[in-house]
Amino acid sequence: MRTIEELTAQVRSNGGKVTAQRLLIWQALYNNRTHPTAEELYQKLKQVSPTLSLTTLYNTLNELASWGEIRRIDNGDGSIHYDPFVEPHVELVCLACHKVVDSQSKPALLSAPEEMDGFKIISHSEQYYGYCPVCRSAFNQVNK
Amino acid sequence: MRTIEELTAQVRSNGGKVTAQRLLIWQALYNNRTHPTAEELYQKLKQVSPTLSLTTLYNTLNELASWGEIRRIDNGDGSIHYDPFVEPHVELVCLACHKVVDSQSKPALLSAPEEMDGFKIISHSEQYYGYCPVCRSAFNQVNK
DNA sequence: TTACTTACTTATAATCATTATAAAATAAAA
DNA sequence: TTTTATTTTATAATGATTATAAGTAAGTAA
Repeated sequence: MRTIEELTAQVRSNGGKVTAQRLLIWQALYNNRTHPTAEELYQKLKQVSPTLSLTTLYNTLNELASWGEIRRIDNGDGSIHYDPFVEPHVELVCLACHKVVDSQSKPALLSAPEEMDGFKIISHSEQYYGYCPVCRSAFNQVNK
Repeated sequence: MRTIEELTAQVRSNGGKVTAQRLLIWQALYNNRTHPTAEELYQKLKQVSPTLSLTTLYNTLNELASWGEIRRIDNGDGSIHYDPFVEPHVELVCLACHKVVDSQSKPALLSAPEEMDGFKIISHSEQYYGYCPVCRSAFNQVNK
């Protein structure tokens, strides 16, 4: 995700307004390496700004996602997780418990083409699907 | 997705039963290169098997996903799309209209490691996020 | 074949994440 | 200031997915 200053410029250039709510949400995401859900963010931000509405939070998250600043992660647990870290990295997704963790391994794809099949490319992701250490040992228990 | 025969063996080896419903749903997905939603599949399969329940469809889809046979695609349009084609390929995701299309370009990653950070890896995916031709020209209209 | 066990399916209802609505508030420009 | 379009808020609505519990059928073994 780009800096608060750059997002400020982006909003203004679109004729938008840099509100206290947008700033609050941006700051909560900036440099955040977790994958929070809307509800998790809401609980945290309500402590700072009790009148913040879920609608505003969703609007702002959708806006950031539409700019490619954050990415939506559906891991099958019922709610969407948001990932502000969109630089190339490897994500490991457990097919059993739905955990999504960032790997420390270097991604195979360090850069994306600027254009492909008529799409203007902004970012890319690399996901590996499998079974996490915890679920693997659970399987072994069962199969014994 | 593996063949019906292989899935049959998988279910039986788990002590499960190969039911008419499972077969029906498997056949609808096998060699399917679209990204249908549960509802789309349901409407189609109800014509063949009018008593099929949505619950069974969801159960079967979740089961296939937990085996890595199909993949869940959240494109932000409110429902999950399912992709039975899990061999390496490139997916282009439009950040504006949420379209997800398979590219004909060869993926950069043809194979995945068998193991990473303790995860047993089953499959992987490569996604490019950006703006599709339709949305790009819409932007140009607006900015003129 | 027949009976038996367990897994599966169904219809229904419930849940819960997300979005729509409309009135009130506010940032930014004039 | 005043103005205006944008944004926010509280509330209600939507709609995808899941839980429940009773009934059904696949697989197995006599």
